[in-house]
Amino acid sequence: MVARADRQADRRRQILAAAVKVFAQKGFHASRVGDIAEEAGIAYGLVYHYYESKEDLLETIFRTTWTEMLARIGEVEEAGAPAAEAVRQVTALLLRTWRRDPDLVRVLVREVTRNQHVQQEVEEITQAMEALERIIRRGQESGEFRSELDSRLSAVVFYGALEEVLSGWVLGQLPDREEDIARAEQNVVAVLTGGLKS
Amino acid sequence: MVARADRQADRRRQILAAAVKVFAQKGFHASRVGDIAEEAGIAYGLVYHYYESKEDLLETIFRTTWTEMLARIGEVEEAGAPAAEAVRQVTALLLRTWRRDPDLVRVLVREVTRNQHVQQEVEEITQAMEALERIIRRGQESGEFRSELDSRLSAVVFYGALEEVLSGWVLGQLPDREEDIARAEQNVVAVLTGGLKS
DNA sequence: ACGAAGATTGACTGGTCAGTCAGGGCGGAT
DNA sequence: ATCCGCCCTGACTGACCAGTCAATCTTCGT
Repeated sequence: MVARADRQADRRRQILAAAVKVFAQKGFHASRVGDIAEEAGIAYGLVYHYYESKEDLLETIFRTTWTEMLARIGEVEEAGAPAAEAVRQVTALLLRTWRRDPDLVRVLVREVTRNQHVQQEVEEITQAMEALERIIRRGQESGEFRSELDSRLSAVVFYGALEEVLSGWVLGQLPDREEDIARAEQNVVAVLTGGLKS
Repeated sequence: MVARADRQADRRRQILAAAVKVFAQKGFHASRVGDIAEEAGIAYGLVYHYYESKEDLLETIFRTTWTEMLARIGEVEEAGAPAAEAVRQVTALLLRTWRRDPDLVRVLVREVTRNQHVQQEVEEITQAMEALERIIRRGQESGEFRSELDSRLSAVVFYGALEEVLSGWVLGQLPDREEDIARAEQNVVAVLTGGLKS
């Protein structure tokens, strides 16, 4: 029965991976459930054996990715490095996802704002924003960052900057070779920590 | 015949305004052309007398807004104020749009990434990004901003920060009373110019 | 006053798909 | 070997809606 559970989990992952690929290629709206089934090499109806709906697939993509991301951000937060270093690490975390799984980023970037459901139901994103806020606030408490700035707004600025860089890559408007990514990381960190520093 | 042209233009504006309101409320995808006609108080078919398609409405919303925005940014650019001041003015321009026309911002924010068409066909957005880049580069040339930073990436960071603040307001995650907006403006400008300054 | 050009109407069509379901097959427990 | 329960299949359905079009009305120049 353990083997069964494993096979089920494998199937779910297989279908989800197919969904990511298809959504990345055509966008959520233009993607047909049949395309996903075909990509996964299974019958149409089987998708519905493992997922509630097409929407459920998208939500699962968001939720699992952000749960994972949240855990990593949590690790950075708990490591207790200087705030500027924490900001650098979180930036690297987010931006390097592009290289690790471009299709995933394509989906995440293109569908975030699309559906209120996604944004509202996936509270993990809100929690990530709160983690950024805590990192900034800690920097303020330690005197590393200026304390007259609003930590909430600064976190929003931080997050927005990262998302826009990812958008630039997704839309092919920014170069994304290995070195470009490293440069982007340095640049974003330089602007943000430079602006936050006392 | 001038009167006729005026009436046509009025109708187009009337329908566009209805579209903005409906798209803002339900999102582009969930909005029915019939909803727009009803909101405008006209028959279904008349929408198609003034616009090619539902997509055309969305694109027109983007294009006219960004054409206008681009002109304003151009004015700031040409005024030749110090770069930090130009950054402040552009920030004010973008963020105050929320108060001026919330529904419009709701549509712009929620549908930007949605459709590749929109992002690709409305080159005005790209041009706005280029204007930001020029403002930053000028600041670097005058020695006001650090010149080791990439102006393109810094413009992306700038734009991303502004868009995310607007998103925060659209999604109701950030307070947006008059004073909150003023504070957001100061905060964003402080972080960005602080980070860019030599 | 008349008629042509343009404005307005809304019922209808054609195509699209998400999700269902009834039935066939297979693996593993006994 | 048998059989139960889950896996898997894919044709089908029901709903939905963008866009069309033939008919009617309004405006305005002559």
